[in-house]
Amino acid sequence: MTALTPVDAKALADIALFAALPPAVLEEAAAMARTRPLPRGLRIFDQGEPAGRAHALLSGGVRITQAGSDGEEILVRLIGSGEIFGCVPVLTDGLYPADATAIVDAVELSWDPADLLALMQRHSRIAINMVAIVGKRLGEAQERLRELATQSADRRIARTLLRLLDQAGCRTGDGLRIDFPLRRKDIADIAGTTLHTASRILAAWQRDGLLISRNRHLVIASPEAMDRIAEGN
Amino acid sequence: MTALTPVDAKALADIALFAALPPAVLEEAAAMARTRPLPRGLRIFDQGEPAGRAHALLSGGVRITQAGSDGEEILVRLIGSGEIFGCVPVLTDGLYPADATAIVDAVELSWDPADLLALMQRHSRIAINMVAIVGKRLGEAQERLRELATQSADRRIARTLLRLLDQAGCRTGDGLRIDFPLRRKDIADIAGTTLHTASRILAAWQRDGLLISRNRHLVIASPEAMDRIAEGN
DNA sequence: CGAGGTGTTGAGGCCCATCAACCCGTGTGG
DNA sequence: CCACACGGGTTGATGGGCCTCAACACCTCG
Repeated sequence: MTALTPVDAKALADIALFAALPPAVLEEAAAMARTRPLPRGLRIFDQGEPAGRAHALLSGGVRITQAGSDGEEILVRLIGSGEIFGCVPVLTDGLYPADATAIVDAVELSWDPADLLALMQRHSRIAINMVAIVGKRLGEAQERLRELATQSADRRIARTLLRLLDQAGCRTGDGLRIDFPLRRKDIADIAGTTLHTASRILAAWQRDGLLISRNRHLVIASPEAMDRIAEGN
Repeated sequence: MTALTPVDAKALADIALFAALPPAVLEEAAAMARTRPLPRGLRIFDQGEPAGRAHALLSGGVRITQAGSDGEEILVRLIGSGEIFGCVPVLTDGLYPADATAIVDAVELSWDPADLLALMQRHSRIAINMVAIVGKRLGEAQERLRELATQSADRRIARTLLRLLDQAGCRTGDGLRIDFPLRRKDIADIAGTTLHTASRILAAWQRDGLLISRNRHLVIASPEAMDRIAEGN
């Protein structure tokens, strides 16, 4: 069951949770980690289920969604390589607060919750890194909250795209590309609107040449114009 | 300038950040802390300003609000006694992400950011407690996000009141009372709606006897009915 | 080739933000 | 002691943004 492939300590250096740690500690964390490939589409864990492992992504992408009792869902966050996910419940109530699905073929590291907790107890730097990571996400969530309460759908979608560029943007010939594969529904679920509204707005931007949409990827041709929409109107 | 009143280590035991710590560590934290009374209405810090201190509330209440460039604001959180605030920037970018105002006469403890950081480095338990606290808030923010994106204004206001009851509710003769003084605008800014809509909805509930509104305090006469509104409709 | 997931576009209507007017209690200063 | 300002609350009227419902086109994959 458990992959016995030894985990390379150098791989851990790319994970924000282990930033600024001496090699010995990386070795220690690597010794307790387990590697696993995540084929596209795999459901990694379900909302409400006991947190059996704490996760970090070495490559690929993972979609974190949260559904309410009525079935309506939002996209809480997209996880890229080097990011952790499903780690907070280790320290709180022990239940995953959301669903996690691989959106491209990916590779993860994971730890037994008790092991990660022990690691954090021994090395406060890891715990401090985790506060910084979770704190940053909290700040983003509050920003989204404010936008959702006060701004129009097109501004929110523009902000969504800019944030995604920030997280996973890369230069291409005709603009900046978002490295995650995104459905219209994903955009809508991040921006807090419906598939239909998102589709209309993106189609309009595409007509105006702000945006190029290729199979499941978005390229922002004019980040400046996008900025302008995100700000004024 | 600095209050030289020695801080009682026992007072620290009521602060969640210092839960489950040996007395010696409490003494250590107390020695670096500074006490300050916060008269009602005092602006404790401003959004965007460098985080000069990390704060914890011994008694009273503090309102944390965040304003966008256009002036629209939301109420990020109400801080009650035993809770920390303005502590995350110590570990991230060093800027307060929101405004903080005392809404009743209060007393705070505060630390120099470097001291708190050192304390967390020495005692990983403190850092771990902080992850738990920030993680819990992140979960709440994501829940609010989902509600705001998918639910009607009255459901959101009902959820808001229930959450506040959970945080600061106390039994009274005619129901459960929320211990913070709340303006209609505060409710609106938490639930993500306008003063007008909040006023209408609360007035309707008051007519139906679900709710009593006394000077600036709310008493929920029927938490069950409130639950029903928060769920189905 | 059919099935299912996805994207597009139109039509209609409703929730709620907005604008507006007015009331009330409190404090303040001439 | 009255006038006035000011923060806060209530309530009506109106309009528009966007959600909802619906129909159809496209693509991939078994």
